[in-house]
Amino acid sequence: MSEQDLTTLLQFFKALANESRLKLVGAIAQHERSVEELASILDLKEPTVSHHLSKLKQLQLVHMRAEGNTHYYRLDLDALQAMQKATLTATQVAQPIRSDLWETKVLSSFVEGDLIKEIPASRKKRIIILKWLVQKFEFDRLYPEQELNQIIKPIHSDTATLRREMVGYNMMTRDNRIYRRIPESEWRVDD
Amino acid sequence: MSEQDLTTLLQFFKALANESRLKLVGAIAQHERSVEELASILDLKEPTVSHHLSKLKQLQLVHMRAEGNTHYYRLDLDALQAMQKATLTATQVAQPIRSDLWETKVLSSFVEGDLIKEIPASRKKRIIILKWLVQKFEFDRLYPEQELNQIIKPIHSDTATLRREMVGYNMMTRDNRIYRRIPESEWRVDD
DNA sequence: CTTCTAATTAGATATGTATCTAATTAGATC
DNA sequence: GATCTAATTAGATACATATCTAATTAGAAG
Repeated sequence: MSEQDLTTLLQFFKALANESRLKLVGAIAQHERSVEELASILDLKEPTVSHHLSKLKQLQLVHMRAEGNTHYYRLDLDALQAMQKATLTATQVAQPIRSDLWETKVLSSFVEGDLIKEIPASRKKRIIILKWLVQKFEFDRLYPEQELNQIIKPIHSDTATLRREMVGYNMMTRDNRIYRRIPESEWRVDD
Repeated sequence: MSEQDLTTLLQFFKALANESRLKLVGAIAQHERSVEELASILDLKEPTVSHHLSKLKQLQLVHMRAEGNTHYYRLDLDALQAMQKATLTATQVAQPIRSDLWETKVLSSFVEGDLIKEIPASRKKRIIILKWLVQKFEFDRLYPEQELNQIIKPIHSDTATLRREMVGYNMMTRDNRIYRRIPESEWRVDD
């Protein structure tokens, strides 16, 4: 979801997130109605109705026709439906959220320099640490268990746990005590 | 649109009419995320995120899974879509608005007792007055023009205009100077 | 049992906005 | 041109709520 989409969507929801305006939309859905008439129906003063109508006008959800002094408003059903359909797609579409902010934060609290201070208890955080750790290894190379241990050891003493976890999430495979790094697309880190 | 529908709809729009909550929805659309993680991503304090999540929870738009102390939230896509579809129909459905409030107001300003004080200049108001006037006549009866005039005269002096207007909107038909009242369903009072 | 961590709840503050009255604009009528 | 009417704009007020800090709850780990 782009920044632009978000603000448009937000404006749309804000426009309809008000009892008076929702009633207003209902009142002009079938017939056009004058401001005076709407004020009478909704039991509001005319300036208040005018205020609400201007908000709907900004989103082009209503159409105004002047007849002398009288301004007749009606709902633009097509525009409304278009907006509603847009919300259907927009809210469920994947959005490139800055989840790296979170990862940075987790890393900074569990890693210091090239040292893992502590293995996080929570699964989510542990995955972030493992993701950082596995980058120490090269692709297209085989690591005998002993070599793997030598690399992990200076980073954190509990080599067994870290080994097991990396294999568990398929960040590395283990075959006959030989380890190999796996590309991220093949990890099994989802629920 | 029933009263219940209106409040539900209103709650839904209010729930999404907020930038933080909209971002929140986006952030938990694909993966579940912890409150801490969300606070970090959205750059808000945890109580604030908690506050927003509780609003979404009220509408059952999110699902929570506890894992130890950590609470993982994810979007309930089905519920969201259901809500969105509901808005599609609800906002355009005819609603039994109390438009009679308006008619009463117009009548009270242009009619006094059984007398038309003045014929309104605006078309909409004139129709309301004519609607009131035409009730003076019976269905299934023929009124020669002279009799019609005698009935209208004490109500307002400008019988010609009132006659012509009633015929114009098909509230009465005129055939060979004989008039007949027409049921409201056949009037031509729309734009 | 104590300590630590994540989440929620309570309470305070500040911003946003719905509504009103008063003033202004603009068209219609005399 | 003066007056009347409908709508809008300006300005004020009051209510709603997003956000924060502080306090509390509840689970996990030592």
